[in-house]
Amino acid sequence: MGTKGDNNRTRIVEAADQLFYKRGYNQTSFSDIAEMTGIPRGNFYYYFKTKDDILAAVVDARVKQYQQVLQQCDSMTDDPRERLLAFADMLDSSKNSILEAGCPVGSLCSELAKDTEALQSKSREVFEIIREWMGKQFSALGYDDADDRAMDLLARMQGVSVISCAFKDNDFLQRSLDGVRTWINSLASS
Amino acid sequence: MGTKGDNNRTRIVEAADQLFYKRGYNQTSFSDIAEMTGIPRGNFYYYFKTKDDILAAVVDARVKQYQQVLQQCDSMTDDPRERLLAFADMLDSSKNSILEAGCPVGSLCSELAKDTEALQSKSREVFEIIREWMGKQFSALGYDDADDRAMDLLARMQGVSVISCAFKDNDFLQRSLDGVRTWINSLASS
DNA sequence: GTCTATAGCCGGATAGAC
DNA sequence: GTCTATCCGGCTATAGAC
Repeated sequence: MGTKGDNNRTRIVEAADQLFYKRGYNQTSFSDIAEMTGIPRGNFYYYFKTKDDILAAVVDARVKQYQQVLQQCDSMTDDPRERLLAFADMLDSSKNSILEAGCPVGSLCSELAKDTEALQSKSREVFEIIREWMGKQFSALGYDDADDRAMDLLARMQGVSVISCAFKDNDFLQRSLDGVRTWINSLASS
Repeated sequence: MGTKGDNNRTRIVEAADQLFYKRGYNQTSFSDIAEMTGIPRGNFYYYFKTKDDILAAVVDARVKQYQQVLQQCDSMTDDPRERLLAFADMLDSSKNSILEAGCPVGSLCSELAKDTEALQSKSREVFEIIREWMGKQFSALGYDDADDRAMDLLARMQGVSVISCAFKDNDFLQRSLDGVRTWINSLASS
């Protein structure tokens, strides 16, 4: 904390975060991260024991990032419907990235589903944050199947990401995001 | 055609098909395929120039496989609604695989979205077959936005695959497949 | 804390005997 | 057509100087 090394550590995690998203975890090498940060490969092992440890740090960073985003949605309004809409609005600004590389959360989980169980459960943590938050909103709206609704909404968004990315279809992505917003707006207030 | 080598070629493609699904394309090595088939690594280059060529052969095989499946759905009934239901029913038998490794079509596209454009467009071919077929069914039901409907249905199924696999949630998968069937049943007949 | 050098392994791809 | 031996490069990870 506060030492010089924390800067390097943070820079490694931030570069790895981007690269894991755009190229995938397995296809990202230490050399890639070294090139992006200017920090030599061998130095990484001062901060992380293994590549898996870097992934864990990236997931931790993403969890914190999403917690902040969701907190921001909470702070905007007390209406759960508008909170969900605020979250959907934030996705709008990620459209280009989604078309290029899919959803950062979903694509990582999908990739690591074919890897060790340890990496799978680690990558799942980001989804769990969002799922829990969505569940709270549906719960506040009076749904007694709030968690099921959260899963449905998560799945809907993931499907849109996968298909719009696979077909590189910007129109479909736009139309689907609008559809999600319309659906949220139409939610009964318990 | 008909020569001895076609057997080996087919066995390589079939093994690669499974491995690309369960481990991913990038994480599958020639050694893995060699081990599964008993065919030595070096021999592969008699049948394929590069690893990418093996992927192309795998995609071609999957396209043919899905064409047969869809043809089978067509042959069962003339009612487009029932054809779509028949397709959804076939997914039911893949539940265990989906929980383990996601949708074979979607997960391959998601992985290769982070690779070269050549691999991306190749992997997309399987989706295109299904999309076109779904579009035909919606068209026959009288929808003038048949292709949009096909994309929506594709996305819905993909979302279910990604989320049920990420959370290893069999109940969600079952519930969502039932939901898809209910939705198909409720489709207006033009 | 930072960096260089390198070990050790495994990847895709090739050459050439049979 | 089939198989063995091997090249070359990139990978993660380590050792040790500074």
